[in-house]
Amino acid sequence: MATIKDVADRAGVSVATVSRVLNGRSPVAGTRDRVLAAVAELGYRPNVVARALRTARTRTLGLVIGDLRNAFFTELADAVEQEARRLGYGLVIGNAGESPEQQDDLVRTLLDRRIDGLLVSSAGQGSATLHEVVASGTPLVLLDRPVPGVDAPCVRAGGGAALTELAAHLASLGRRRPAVIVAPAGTPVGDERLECFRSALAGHGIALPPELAASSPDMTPAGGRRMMRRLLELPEPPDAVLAADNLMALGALDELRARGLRVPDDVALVAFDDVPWFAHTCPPLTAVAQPTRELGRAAVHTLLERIEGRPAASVLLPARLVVRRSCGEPSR
Amino acid sequence: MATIKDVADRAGVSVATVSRVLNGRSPVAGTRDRVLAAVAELGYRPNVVARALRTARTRTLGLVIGDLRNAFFTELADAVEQEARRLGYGLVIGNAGESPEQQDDLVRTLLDRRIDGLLVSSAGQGSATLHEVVASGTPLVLLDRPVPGVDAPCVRAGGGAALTELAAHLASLGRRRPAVIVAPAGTPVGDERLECFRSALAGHGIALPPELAASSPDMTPAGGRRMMRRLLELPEPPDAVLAADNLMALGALDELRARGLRVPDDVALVAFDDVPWFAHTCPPLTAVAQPTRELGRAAVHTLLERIEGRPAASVLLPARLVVRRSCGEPSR
DNA sequence: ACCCTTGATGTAATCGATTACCTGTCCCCG
DNA sequence: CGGGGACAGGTAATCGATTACATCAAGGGT
Repeated sequence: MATIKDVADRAGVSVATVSRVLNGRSPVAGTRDRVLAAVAELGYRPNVVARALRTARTRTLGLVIGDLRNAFFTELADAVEQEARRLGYGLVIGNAGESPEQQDDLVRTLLDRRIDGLLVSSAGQGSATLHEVVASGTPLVLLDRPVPGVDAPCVRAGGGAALTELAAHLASLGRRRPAVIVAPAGTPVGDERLECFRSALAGHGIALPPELAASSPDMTPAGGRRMMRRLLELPEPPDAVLAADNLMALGALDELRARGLRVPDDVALVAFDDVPWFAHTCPPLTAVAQPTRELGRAAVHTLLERIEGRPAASVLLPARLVVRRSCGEPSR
Repeated sequence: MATIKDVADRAGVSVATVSRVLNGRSPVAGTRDRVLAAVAELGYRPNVVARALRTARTRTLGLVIGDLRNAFFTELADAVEQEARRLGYGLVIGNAGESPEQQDDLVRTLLDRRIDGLLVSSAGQGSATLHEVVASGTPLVLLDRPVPGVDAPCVRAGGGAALTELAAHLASLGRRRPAVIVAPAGTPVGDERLECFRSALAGHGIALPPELAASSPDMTPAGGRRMMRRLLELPEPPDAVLAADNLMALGALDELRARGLRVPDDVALVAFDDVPWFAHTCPPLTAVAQPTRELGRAAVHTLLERIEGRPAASVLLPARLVVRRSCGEPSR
């Protein structure tokens, strides 16, 4: 593989000149042309490893997401990747598989690779390594999930308005006993969404007692399914369930189907997160849609602000309610 | 951030000694302990950029996939990532968005990053850059989609047995006029799956005339939907349709639903690729499941063989038929 | 007692770029 | 006609590791 020295020899100039041509500084037209010709003839491509060593910038961002198989994260990753590429950055995606240990491991690996900045959709509670990241001075932006105690901007969706709308929707359909399946207790997103929903329901005179808030230990279909089972085995089961993410909603739907319960006739089901195939489930699921692609773009922009040394604030984008048929009243 | 020199100073040895300790060569216990203590105290982590420059190995693999939002690729990427990590390699995932230009761009970027090897699930027809990769000597393994003329092993699933089984399944359910929606004409996978299916059907005395083989220009839901429309507007529409990937199947289902046609009563639908949510569509879709995770693992192993200089052969793993309810005869 | 082997460790070259600093031309102006 | 500024372009230091080679001490064989 050709190096800058080969180009210099071929063009009859020094490596410094080649470097300058390639980085758009000084050289005069004649020299420049010779250099560019040599570059083309040799098919020279700069060694980004060497460049990164010298400049201490890799022009690469890192993204750690909770689960590659979760369509929400996938859409997010796609948006982040496109925006990063558009702005001249590469992206290394790390998949934590919802395990804090693996997440720590990944974060460290990415740090080792000297990425210019890190985007994290943290699994579980905040991890120790995130503090290391902040301490190391590597720009960090949290995505979707805030982590208490970690001093970094967070880009996420606020469910306020959408949950208010959802409460009204459920109330108007006569649901009086709604329940929720939320993220593990103690995670900020979970608690926040729960409180938001509870106060929205209160506005319609509907209570959300603690026994109707099932917090799953993990955000998986299996967890969602178990929580749904628990809710259904209550002496007074709910007539509507909001699952806090798409995978748990899937599990919840499985449990309903396994018991022969009909959606929405017996129980209404709503998911937080909207993913493409929700339109194709049986029945199509009503969902609180996060502005996923916008979140991804905003996160990249926020991170670049940090990388370029400017202060950056957290971003909160509004989620919106997408009504389909899983609460009754077919949309026609 | 601490460098190897800092560690050397702290331990009172030379950088060479530190390097040797860290790479498990020669030094004696006493020295080694001092070095390791210094490493721990300083929280030293080797700069992989510098190491890569010197050793010309990055311990990173590249993966270019057709579409990050396609659940099949996502599952594949997840499997590849896990296996690579397990073997001490990092993974950079590039998303071509089913565009050959973007794929070329990505491949070049990955080459620039001096990845040790490349895995490509090529979008569209083979691209010129893949030849460059082979020429550059970077180990290359094709995943899922072979590319004619590119001399690299290919890891993929063979549909033979599963399609034979499918033909029997359809025949036994009385379907006499099956159609297919395949990949763009000229792509090896598409042609191959088509021929395979055709000859399997022939075994049951069922023909698959050219007008019942719709080849979509792109593998997207929209493409699948258009092809389904075309098939349905035929003077003699099909009574069963096999879509060659999960996204086209989704589009096909949309079209059926939009026309008020019932699956499987009016038309049977089968997808190539099985993705988790097929179990939750309305109705649950019968599918030809590829051994996705095994494909990912096999691909990594094949690539590592190449990287380590050993010859590596193509791998063909069997797909299998997963019967659900979209062809009739509810599975109980 | 001497030489040679062996093993631990240090010195310095090297990977391929970027860039501070220096040199040499050329031109302009007094 | 000479001094000085502007600018092209070369020389060499540098980033942080790995590693060939040199050095040195200790120990063993005869």
